[in-house]
Amino acid sequence: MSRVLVVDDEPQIVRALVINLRARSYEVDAACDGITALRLAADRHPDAVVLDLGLPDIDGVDVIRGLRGWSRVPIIVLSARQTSDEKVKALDAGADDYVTKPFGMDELLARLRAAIRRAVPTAPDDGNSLIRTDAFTIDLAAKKVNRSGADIRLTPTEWHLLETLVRNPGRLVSHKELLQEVWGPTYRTESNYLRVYMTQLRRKLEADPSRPRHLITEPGIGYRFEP
Amino acid sequence: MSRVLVVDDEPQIVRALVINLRARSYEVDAACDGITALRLAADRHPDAVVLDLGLPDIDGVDVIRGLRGWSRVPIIVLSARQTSDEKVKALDAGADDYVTKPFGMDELLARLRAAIRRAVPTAPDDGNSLIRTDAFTIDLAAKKVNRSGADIRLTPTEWHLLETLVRNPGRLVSHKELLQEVWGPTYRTESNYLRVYMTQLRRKLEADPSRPRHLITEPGIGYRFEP
DNA sequence: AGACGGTGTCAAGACCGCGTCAAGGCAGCC
DNA sequence: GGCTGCCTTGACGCGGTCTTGACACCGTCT
Repeated sequence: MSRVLVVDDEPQIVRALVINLRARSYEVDAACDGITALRLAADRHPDAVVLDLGLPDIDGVDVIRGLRGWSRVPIIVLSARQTSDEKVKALDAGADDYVTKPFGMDELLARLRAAIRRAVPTAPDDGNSLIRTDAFTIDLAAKKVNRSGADIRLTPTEWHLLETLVRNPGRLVSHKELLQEVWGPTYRTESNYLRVYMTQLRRKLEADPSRPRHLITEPGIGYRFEP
Repeated sequence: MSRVLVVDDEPQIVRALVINLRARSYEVDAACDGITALRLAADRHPDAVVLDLGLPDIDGVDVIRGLRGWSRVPIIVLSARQTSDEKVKALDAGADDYVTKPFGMDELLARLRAAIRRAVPTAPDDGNSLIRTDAFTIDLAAKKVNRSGADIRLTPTEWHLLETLVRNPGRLVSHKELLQEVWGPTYRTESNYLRVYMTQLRRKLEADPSRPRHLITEPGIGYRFEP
């Protein structure tokens, strides 16, 4: 089911939203300020964000801009401010919808469904979703890996691991990060999983699997993708 | 600049919208009833539709369904009805936004900008609605599938599923996306539906249904249409 | 040199997802 | 009312994937 990030500084609103969303089997994360919201958005990759504009730390519009800097996740703004000016500002900053408080829960849920529904055709940013190395090519949007003309089949776990590495080109990704991203928050120490799957990826992708040139081991710390 | 279709039975509202939109150099078409609206939408391929629900001939929700049958154009509903129920119905029928009358022109324009901004930038309707493979041919506009000279009959669900895959040629479409698109937002985990219908499609379309060459399974993730 | 921690590799079993079939329910049509 | 499609749902065998344990290798440290 879809994951939703709820951001509001009023605990009772957060509570009402969380209860209603969970009852409809959404997975819900909640934040009460802008900093937490941006961090949670980056960590959990929600499918939609419900965002109150009146946060204690950051202005809501700046939160929208912060999100839009790297994500196209649908943002539904929730605000007590009814002025046309506020709405225009939020929408032009990148929000997808604007609901004024007090709001009807049914309506909000319908707007959330609409936002998630139309977000589905994940926009093919063809420019930066194609990653090339001299040995293989990765198309993140199409979820395709090509090596010397032939498409390579990857299992779900292999793909997830490769994607996590490739989204951080050149950066060292620790064992913990990889395990949490691919196997979930409860697997933080089982780094033998990583070894097994790195072997598989290298065998499928590297020209010389025993001398990897793109999927590099950083002993004791993690792995790195070198473009 | 973008083309907008305005649909409302009250001439003064149409006039106000047309003037404001033209002043911001949108290209505008206008209709005062549902039949005209559907015809104009088909003829002019607008980038967005502003739709009043209270039309003299067809119920507004049915206009939305009529449009959604073949187009993903953003639809902003404009209505005097403020009840939550009406909003939910319209949004779940496929509308993107719902604005109640009386409305602020600035706000409507901002919502229009937001709707157009997030619309998928591809231009799928330009003549290339014909998709060929070596086994079969798909005409998206005519909703027809042809295999070695003979038309193949598909059920509505089969067609919807095939269309969703074909509109993303080569791209891996996840179970979640397919279920959400074909069966609606509440069915996101019942992937046995997919299995049943993929079997049917392959039996009708593939030369060797047990060795599909165009409707490919990506185990654990989703399906892919390979042209 | 030997111990040791971390790593790469392999293989085997458990387990899950997939394709397939068939029966039942439901709506529309004659 | 009976018929015909279509959608839903459950069951089942099978193949692929994940997990897990074992072992060899390589570097560093003692």
